[in-house]
Amino acid sequence: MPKKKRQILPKEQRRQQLIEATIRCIARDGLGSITMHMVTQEAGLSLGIANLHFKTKDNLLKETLRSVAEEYHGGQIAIMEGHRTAGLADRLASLLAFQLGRGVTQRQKMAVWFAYYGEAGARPVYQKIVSASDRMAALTLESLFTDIIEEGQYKDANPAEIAMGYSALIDGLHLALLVTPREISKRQAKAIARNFLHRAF
Amino acid sequence: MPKKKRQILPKEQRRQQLIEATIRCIARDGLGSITMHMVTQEAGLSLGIANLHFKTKDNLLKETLRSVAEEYHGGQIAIMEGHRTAGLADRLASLLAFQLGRGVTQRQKMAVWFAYYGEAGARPVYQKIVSASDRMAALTLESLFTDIIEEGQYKDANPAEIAMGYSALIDGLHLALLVTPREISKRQAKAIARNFLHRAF
DNA sequence: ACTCAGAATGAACGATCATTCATTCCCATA
DNA sequence: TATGGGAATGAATGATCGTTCATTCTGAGT
Repeated sequence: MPKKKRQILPKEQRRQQLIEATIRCIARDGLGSITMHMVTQEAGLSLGIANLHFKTKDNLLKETLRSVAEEYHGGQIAIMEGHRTAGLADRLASLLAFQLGRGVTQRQKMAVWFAYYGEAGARPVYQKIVSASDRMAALTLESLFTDIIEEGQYKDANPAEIAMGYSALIDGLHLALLVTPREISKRQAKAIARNFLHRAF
Repeated sequence: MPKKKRQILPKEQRRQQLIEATIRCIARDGLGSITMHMVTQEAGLSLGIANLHFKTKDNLLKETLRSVAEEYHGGQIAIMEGHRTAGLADRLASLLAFQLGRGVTQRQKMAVWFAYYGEAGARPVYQKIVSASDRMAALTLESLFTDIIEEGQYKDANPAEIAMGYSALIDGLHLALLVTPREISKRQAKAIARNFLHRAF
C-alpha cells in the first residue's frame, strides 16, 4: 500500500481536480445519487476538502455544470473564430467534426450534460447556465448559416430556423449515442448530421 | 377545512393515482429531490401507501417511467395502426402532430422524460425501459419510411438513417421546448420537423 | 533551521428520508 | 346489523449524507 502523503496545492488546481472527479462520479453513478464521499474519494482527497473550496455540494454541482457548458460551447465558438479565414464549407465541416468528435461524445461528458438537462426543468440555476451557453452558440451558428445562405443564394432558407433544427438534431444525436449506443454509431451520427446540412442548402 | 375521509379504492386506481402524483412531483421538483412525503402528499394520501402498492421508492420510480414511456410510444404506434388505411402523407402528418402536439409536449411529460434520460447512463433499469420503447418506435417509423420511399421512388434514401435522424430531431426539439421555451415555440418546432421530412423525400 | 499562515483532514453532529408495522377504519358480504 | 379481510394510516426506526470545526500537517519565507 503506497503511503498517501498530504500535499498542498494552489486553490485553482484543487478546484479543477474536484470538478473532474465530480464529472466522473456523475457519469458513473448519476447526478441523483452522488455524495460528497464519492467525489472526494474519487479525487483522492479527504471529505472536508470540498467544503473548503466550494462551500457547499450544491455549489460544486453548479460549478461543474458551468465547467462542462463552457468547454462545450467555448470549443464550438473557438472553432468558428479560428476558421474565420477558411471557406464556409470548411467551417461547417469542422464544426460538425467537433460536435460529434472524440472530445464531446465521450460518454462521460454526454452523461453529465443530460443529467443536468434532466434537472434543469426544476432548477432555475441549471436552466440559466445551460440556456446562456445555448443562446451564444445559437447566435454563432445563425450567423454562419446566414453567410452560407447569402453566398449560395438560397432564397427560401431561414437561417434561424435551420440553426434551431441543426442544434436540436445534434442534441438528439448525442442523446441517442448516450442512451442507445447499440443502435447508432458515431459514424452514422455524423452522416445524419451531414445529410441534414446537405439537404438544407 | 374539509374533513378528509379515508376511502378504500381498488389497487389499480391507487397505483395510477400515485404514478400521476409522481409525475407532477418530478416535473416540479426534479427526479433528484423527490421524496415519498412529497409524492404521497401530492396524491392526498398517507406516507405508508406507497409501500403498500409499490414496495419501494425505486420501484415506484421505475413504474412511473414505464408508464410515461408506454403512453408516448403506445400513442405513437396507435396512430400508425389506426391510420393504416389513410395515405402515407396523412399518416406522417398525424405522427408529427402527435409528437409535437398537446399531449406529449406538456412540460410535465417532457420534464419526466428527460429526468429519466439524465439518469439512464447510470441506471441500467431505466436504460432498458427507455431503449425498449425506442426500439419499437424506431421499427414502426422505419417501415413507414420504407413505404414512402418505395411509393415515391426516392432511390438514394436510406429509411433506417432517416428514421434515426427524425427521431433524434424530435428528441432535440422536445429538449429545446423544455429547456429554452423562450427561444422556440411549438409552431416553430413543427415547422422544423415538417421541413426535415419535406427535404428528406 | 525555524516559524506560522493557511491548506488539508476526518470524527462527530444534526437533519433528512425510506421503510416498517401496530393500529385504525372501511365496506362487501352474509 | 354484524363482521372479517384487507386497505389505509403515520409515529417510530435506523441508515445515509451534508456540513462543521478542532486538530494536524506542509512548505514558503526568513
